[in-house]
Amino acid sequence: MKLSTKGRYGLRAILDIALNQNTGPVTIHSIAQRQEISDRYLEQLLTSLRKNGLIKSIRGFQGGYILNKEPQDITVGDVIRALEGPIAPVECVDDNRQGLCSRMELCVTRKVWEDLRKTMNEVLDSYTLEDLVRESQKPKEFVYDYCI
Amino acid sequence: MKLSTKGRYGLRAILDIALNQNTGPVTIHSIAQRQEISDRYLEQLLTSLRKNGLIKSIRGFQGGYILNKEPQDITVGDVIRALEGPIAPVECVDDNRQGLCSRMELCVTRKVWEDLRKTMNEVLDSYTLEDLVRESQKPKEFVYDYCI
DNA sequence: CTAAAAGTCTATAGATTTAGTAGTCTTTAG
DNA sequence: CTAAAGACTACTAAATCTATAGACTTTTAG
Repeated sequence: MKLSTKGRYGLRAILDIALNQNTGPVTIHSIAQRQEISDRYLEQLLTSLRKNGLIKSIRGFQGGYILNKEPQDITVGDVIRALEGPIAPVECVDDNRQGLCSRMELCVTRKVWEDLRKTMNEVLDSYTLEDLVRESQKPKEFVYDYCI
Repeated sequence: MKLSTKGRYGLRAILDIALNQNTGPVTIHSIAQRQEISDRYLEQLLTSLRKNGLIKSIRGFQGGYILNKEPQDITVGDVIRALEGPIAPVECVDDNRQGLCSRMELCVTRKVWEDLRKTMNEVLDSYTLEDLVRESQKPKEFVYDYCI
């Protein structure tokens, strides 16, 4: 039940764009340096975010990435789903539920998984990029409080 | 963000024990047949459940497994944690949080992960084995409603 | 027009985790 | 003693994750 690096790195990356796009498109390379992620791996994550309409690319000289929506219209859930697919603890409660359950027993536990799926999505959709931007602009002393 | 087969099979297995222990210890082999899981793999799952005090084994002739607590005192969360370890979307919000975050940026997203971790555990702990037993004893027509 | 900066696409490889198998040993009722 | 049943340890095949690499396209400054 862990997020992979895709989701974690990708969220940091799009937050980095939100924080730095005021001075023009943000390059892969600059994000990679600030976030300590390889350029090449980061490229794949940004491709997923772009194909899901969360960011857009500006090609050519002085290109880079900028958000494709307002920060308050992008939720953490949107980002994670773009990078990791549907957020669901088991296949049979995915949005695109191909594998309809063949076992009766599963149905008993299905209620639990469905409840969990719903709640996970609600929590992740309750945070927007704007929330995180605001949080990251708080004075450092305050931020340190979360860091033990 | 998917459960592995350990969690899914293991929950089915302990539910199977709850449903069948009234006629004495339930053998690995009988669970394996009903649940269509290999005896050998199932053995490992039951070992985890036993070491976490959720079931107990009776060795020797006519042995098998029975619950080590009342069904209402075993939550789905207990079962999943026994089989898959702490339920947390990222390492840094695990109960045994070894990897304290070294990056400031993580702290911004940490609040989200912590909220998610808490909620996931609450949902899974809100269902007990007794709930599932009761659910699985409802008439089939009713159960079918959840299937599709 | 051309060079350099920047993104795009597809394939591949190494590492890790998952899922399952196998062999050998121990316990216990009858 | 013996057969049924669990216990322990090691191993392996497959899948997934985490990148890395190479060749290509777009854009603009000069």
